[in-house]
This record gives sequence, C-alpha cells and structure tokens, in this order.
Amino acid sequence: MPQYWLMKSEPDVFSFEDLKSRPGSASLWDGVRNYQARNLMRDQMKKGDLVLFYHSSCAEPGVQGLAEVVSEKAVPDPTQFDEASEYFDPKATKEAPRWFCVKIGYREPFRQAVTLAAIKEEAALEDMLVRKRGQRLSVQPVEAVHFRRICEMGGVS
DNA sequence: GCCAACGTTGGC
DNA sequence: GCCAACGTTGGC
Repeated sequence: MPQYWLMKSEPDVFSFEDLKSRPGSASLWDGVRNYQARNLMRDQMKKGDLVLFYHSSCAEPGVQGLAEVVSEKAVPDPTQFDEASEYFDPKATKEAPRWFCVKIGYREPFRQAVTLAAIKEEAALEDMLVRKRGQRLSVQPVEAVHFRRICEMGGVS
C-alpha cells in the first residue's frame, strides 16, 4: 500500500517543471534541514509512495501535479558533505550523516493546479495539514481520501 | 532543562 | 514588505 505525501518547493528554486526536465525526470530531494521532514523521509517514505508536488512562496501557491518516490529508501543527502554547497553541514560525517533524502520522480501534471485557496474552500479537505496556518513542514503526510480529492480537483484520476 | 533571542517559512 | 508562527541556538 503506497502512502501519500505533500512536498513543498519554491518554484523559483526548484519547480515541478524542473523535476520533469531533470535526467530521468527524477531528482534527489536534497537541502531539507528540518528534523521532522528528515525523519519522515528517512523512516516513513517508501518507493512507490505518491507525492503531491506543491509550489510555495509564489503568486499562486498550490499543488501542480503528481510525483513519486523512486529511491528504495532514503540516502544521505550529499550536499551536507559539500563545502561549496549552501547546505553544507560541518557537523555531518560520512560515518554519521545527519541529513537524509529520498529521490523523487515526475509522474503526471494536473490539468489545472489545485491552489491553496481552492483547498481552503473545499470542506472535504478541512483537516489537511497544509491548511493549518503556521504549518511550515515541507514534507507532510496526506490521508488517502484527501489525496484522492486533490487529484479529482486537479483533473487527474 | 529552561527560555529569550534570533532566524526562517510562507501566506497575504 | 509585513508579520505570525514556528524551529533552533546558546547562555545560564
């Protein structure tokens, strides 16, 4: 049974289209430096899980389409070891990595984006984490019923 | 272990 | 650009 997730990205930094244009239409979800998000990726996410790709910090925040977890499990985030990277972490070692990430693959665009405004107007989505104000977690678990409803709203079955 | 200060997120 | 909410840091 796949699980469902919502993953936030700023489109100026890494958009849904960017994911599509990557080699193999897949990319490591690196650069996450939040322990809760790390733990979800490291301990919960499995190959085949489906992901709502969400654009944040932009004119129309919302879900753009579907992605999926393509790595078998989480791997150490290579940017933590890279001194030239803005995500370099001097306290991380190869023997004891601090940050983990999964690989995400492009799956399918929505016919129309499901905006945060639309999510907030939909009674069936009342309990979604992304609706909660002050919810900053960039990797969020999504209930199956909510996932299916978002897909319907996006014009994808 | 507390908690104030600070930095970041992210909608608006 | 504002600012509320939240996470992290570091002195004690």
